[in-house]
Formats: sequence, C-alpha cells, structure tokens
Amino acid sequence: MSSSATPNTLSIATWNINGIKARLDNLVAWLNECQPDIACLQEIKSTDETFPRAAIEEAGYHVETHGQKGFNGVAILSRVSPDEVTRRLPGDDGDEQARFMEAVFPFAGSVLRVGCLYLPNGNPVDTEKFPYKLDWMKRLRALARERLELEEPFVLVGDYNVIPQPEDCHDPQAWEGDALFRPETREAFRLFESLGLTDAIRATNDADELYTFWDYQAGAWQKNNGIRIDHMMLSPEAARMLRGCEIDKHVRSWEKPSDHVPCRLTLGAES
DNA sequence: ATGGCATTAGGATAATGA
Repeated sequence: MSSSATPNTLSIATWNINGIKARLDNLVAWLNECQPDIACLQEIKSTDETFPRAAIEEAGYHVETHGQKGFNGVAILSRVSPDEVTRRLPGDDGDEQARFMEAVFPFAGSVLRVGCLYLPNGNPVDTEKFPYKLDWMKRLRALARERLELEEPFVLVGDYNVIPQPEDCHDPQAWEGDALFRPETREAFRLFESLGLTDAIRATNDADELYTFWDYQAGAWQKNNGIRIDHMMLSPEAARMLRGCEIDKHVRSWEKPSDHVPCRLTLGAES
C-alpha cells in the first residue's frame, strides 16, 4: 500500500484580529510563535485589494481573503494552498456582508473542510440587526447540516458572537438582554450542538474563566472581565481526531492588541 | 454607561463594534 502525501496532523486557528492593518505586526509575531497550519481571521476590515498579503506570504503562508471596505471581512491563511475556496454564506443573495468563507485542504488521505465565520453581533436587539443575526445563524445551520451529510472532517470556526452559558462570561448579569446572551441566541447555538458539532474548547477544558474577548474599555483585561465568544465547532469525524485545544491568552497583553485572542486546535489521524 | 476605546476611511468625524 502506497503512503499518502497528505499530512496526518493539522493545527487550525481562529482569531478576530480587529483590523489587519493595525494588527499586522502582532499577526506575523503570532504566526511565527505558534505556527498554525491554517489560520482563520475575522474582522480584517479590508478589501481583497488592500489586504497586506506580501508580509504574510513572507511569513510562509498562502492567503485567501473575502474582504469588504471598512468593516467585516474574513481570511484563511495556510501553509499549503487549499484545493478549493468558496465565499459567502448561502441562503440570502441580498446579503452583502463579508462574513463567511470556506476552504478545503488535503488531510489524512482525504480532506479537511474549514469554515471561517464572523457571525453578526446583533445589537441593538430592538433593530433589524437582531433578526439578521438569528437569520444568519439559521443559514449557517443549514450549511452545517449539508456539510455534516458528507461525513468528512469539518470544522466551523470563528467569532460566533455568542456567549453559550453563564460560565462563559465574568459577569452574566451585565450581559442580560444583550444580543450575545439572549435566550434566542443561546438556543440557536445549542442547535449546532444538537446537529452533532462539538465545541472543541469546552470539550478539552474544564477550567472556568475561559475567555476569548476582553473589552478595550474600563480595564476589562486587567479585571479579567472577559467573555467566550470565539468557538471552534467540529464534525464528529473531526472531533474523533481532536488532540488538543489552546486559547492564546497571552496575546491580549501584547502592544496594540486585538480585543480578541487566537484559539487553536490540533487534529491527528490515527496511524 | 448612552461605548467610557479602537479601527477604518479619509483628511473632520461618522460608522461600526460587543
């Protein structure tokens, strides 16, 4: 039997960098330090044309973007070029916000499918923004259902803008009524789990105070007043290969940080 | 806290975010 040319382990990261231009130095430093094979970025706040791809390619990464002027925008960086890239979340042709892209990579004799998402914030809840968020989650659920039927290793990672449970925030009372913590939002998140997706951070950590975001204001970082809203959801086939998961919390203390920190996981196929 | 801060585009502030 011939040996496969595809890798047997892959590390996948997600990071809402809050502006690629302001975060380029931090991004390159983190890539060099943590060496993820695949890095999904959100809130690049850049068009495809103005994305600083040269500096990232110099760091050894292939760059695929789905940008938008001024805000939103996602990107997938990878050591190896993806076999296939698709942009936009299906289900609403009128939705112009750049919040979703997907790439397929060779892995363990087959493929790994990676979805990179920046789920709408949804505030204020008494505006059209909240139903947009819930509808977006419904569209994402439809996509997840379709992908799960393939029975392939599949990860759906990014900034979900969802606080799943009270233990996922420092001060639950402060988030009552907020779009990130509304019952409808949390219920919609639970439906991803009902479909069979595994929350990788929860599955590998039993510590409390696991946060991925700390506000810039009011000394939130110093007080550890954080929330866990960046998630890495895995198909059963990917969950079976989950070898570890990390939150790169130290990055929040760097100069000129994003308000989010990176999360990483490693998948390993049985040999 | 009604973003108290931060980013982008642009060239003053408005829009956006969580």
